[in-house]
Amino acid sequence: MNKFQKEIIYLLNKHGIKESILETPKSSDFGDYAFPCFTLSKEFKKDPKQIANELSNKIKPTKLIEKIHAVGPYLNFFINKTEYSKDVLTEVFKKKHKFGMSISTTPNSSARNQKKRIMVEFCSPNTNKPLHLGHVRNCVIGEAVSNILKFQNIKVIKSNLVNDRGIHICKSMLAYQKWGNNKLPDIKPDFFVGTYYVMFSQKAEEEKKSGKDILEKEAQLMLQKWEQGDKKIISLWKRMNSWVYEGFNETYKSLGAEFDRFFYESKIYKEGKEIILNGLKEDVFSKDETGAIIANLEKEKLGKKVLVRADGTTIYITQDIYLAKLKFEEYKLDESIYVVGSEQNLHFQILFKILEKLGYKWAKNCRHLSYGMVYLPEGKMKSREGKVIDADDLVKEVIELARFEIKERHKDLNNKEVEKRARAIGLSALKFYLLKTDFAKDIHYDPKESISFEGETGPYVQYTYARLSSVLRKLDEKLDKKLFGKTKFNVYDEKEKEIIRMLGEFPEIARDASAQLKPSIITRYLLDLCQKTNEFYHANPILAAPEELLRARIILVHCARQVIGTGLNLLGIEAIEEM
RNA sequence: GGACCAGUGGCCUAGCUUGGAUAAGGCGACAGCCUCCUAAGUUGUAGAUCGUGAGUUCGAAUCUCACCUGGUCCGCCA
Repeated sequence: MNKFQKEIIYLLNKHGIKESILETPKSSDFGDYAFPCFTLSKEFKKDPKQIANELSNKIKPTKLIEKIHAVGPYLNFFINKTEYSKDVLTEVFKKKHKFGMSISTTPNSSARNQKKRIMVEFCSPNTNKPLHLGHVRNCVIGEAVSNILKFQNIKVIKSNLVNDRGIHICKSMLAYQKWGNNKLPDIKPDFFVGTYYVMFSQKAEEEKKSGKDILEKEAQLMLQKWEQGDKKIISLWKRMNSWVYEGFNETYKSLGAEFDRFFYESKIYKEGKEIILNGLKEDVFSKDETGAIIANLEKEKLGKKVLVRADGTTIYITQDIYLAKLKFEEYKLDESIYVVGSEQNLHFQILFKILEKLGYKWAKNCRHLSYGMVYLPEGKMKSREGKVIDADDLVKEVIELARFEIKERHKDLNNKEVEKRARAIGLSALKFYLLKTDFAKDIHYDPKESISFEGETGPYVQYTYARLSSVLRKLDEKLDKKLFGKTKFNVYDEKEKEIIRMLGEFPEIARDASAQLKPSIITRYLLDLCQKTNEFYHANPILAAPEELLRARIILVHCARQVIGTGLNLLGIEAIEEM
């Protein structure tokens, strides 16, 4: 709450209104803050319009609150905009890229000044094929959420659980063993491995048609051998996985995804059994008629879930239980976030419930950040059939398009600069497209829209930033404290005040985005801010403005540019000086 | 059959958590704006029974219930 809001609450309180919730009117014509009088109408048995009217006569303006005006059942407050503008702009100017950051500490305040620690797990690839569009959405969300949390002064640990073992891995291994002739990768190595996975699926499909399933059985056999530690198989596995990692690293780099910690399924897939056995002893779990250990969650309407098979082997959720514990113990986490698609909603409900039943206090601090599926125009992606959009291709395509657009505009620009801008702009289009929609929704991927540079897009925001940067570059006078001292803050028009109001809201926006883990709050905010800023840019001369206005506008441009840049960085998008 | 998620102009979305003043943007369409700080911009016009029906309320896109449509998931895959 800012000092203006506090003042209004104080004024209302002085006139006998104890609990007052202020609203921000939809249109600034109505004022800066509004107090709706509907709820009071019951208490005082009066028409809310009358109450508003009476209050507007009783409450006298102050230094901070310039005008109080009743419109219908609303009591509207107009704050001292000069004072507000000065406050906001001074703060942005002083704090620079730190404007909007806030402090959050651990809930257990015993550890004073200790940063809250949150792990964000995302990406989680399989090592039998290259990353695709779904991984891109996942990584882009993961990165943005991590940045947004860090901005709240939280220590974020980014982790990646690599699914590096299992039957699907064996399938590509088997195909390579049979038909690969020991060939070394002659294309990007993860794509190279991927071709054998597709090859396996095709050959297995053909077999099925003729009524056989030898290949499937061979793959099963290979998995058994892998589990027994068969040297030949392990060596092949290591070899092919190393190719995949080489390819992945390149893709991570091109997307700007970085991880602090990798977990490998192969290292933990057997773990967790002990936890389950202990749970069995303590009657948290039970055995069914086949001898498998199960968790009965029917009371919670989650059904029954097998945790350890009758033969004593573990399954996916067993390792997940172990990994959840490992994460909290290894990193002393306050919270653990899983960025995983919505098709695993039930899995995580079950997992978290089981952790709770096992008595882990931190179970309630696990959170599944569930996002919708990405559909292609021709339907669901199927990597077995090769019906995918590969991450690398996608990135290449958007960058190429950006390159084309840049060359259209700047014929003489040197190649190095073209590449730099093309990468920033192309990725911005892609990332913004994936982040602007609330991720509860499925995305029906529209190739045209995703690489569009006009309208509600990343490049639109970048463009606004670049234009503001350009204005500042052309200014001779240096922005220093002296300039600030001479500036008058009472010269702004309505549009400019509106921009300043939005700048003042940024800290709250950043907080909201963090609390709700929603990067789309930032994208929406940036679009609004940029639109307002572009209107202002279009309507008002800046550099050619008379002395007094020049100062005021330059400071406004500087601060808007600052906040737009900060916002873009939160989304994992580069703000560039020139486009 | 059950659980969860979504349904807002031709298309894509915001608003829904915490009910409030004329439902906010973009794309596409049409009509304007570059001797002026980057036209990747900007101005205007047309275009919405907020899936349907009921309920709660002074007031519902927002809350509740039922239904319709689409999607996802439903113990020994990950």
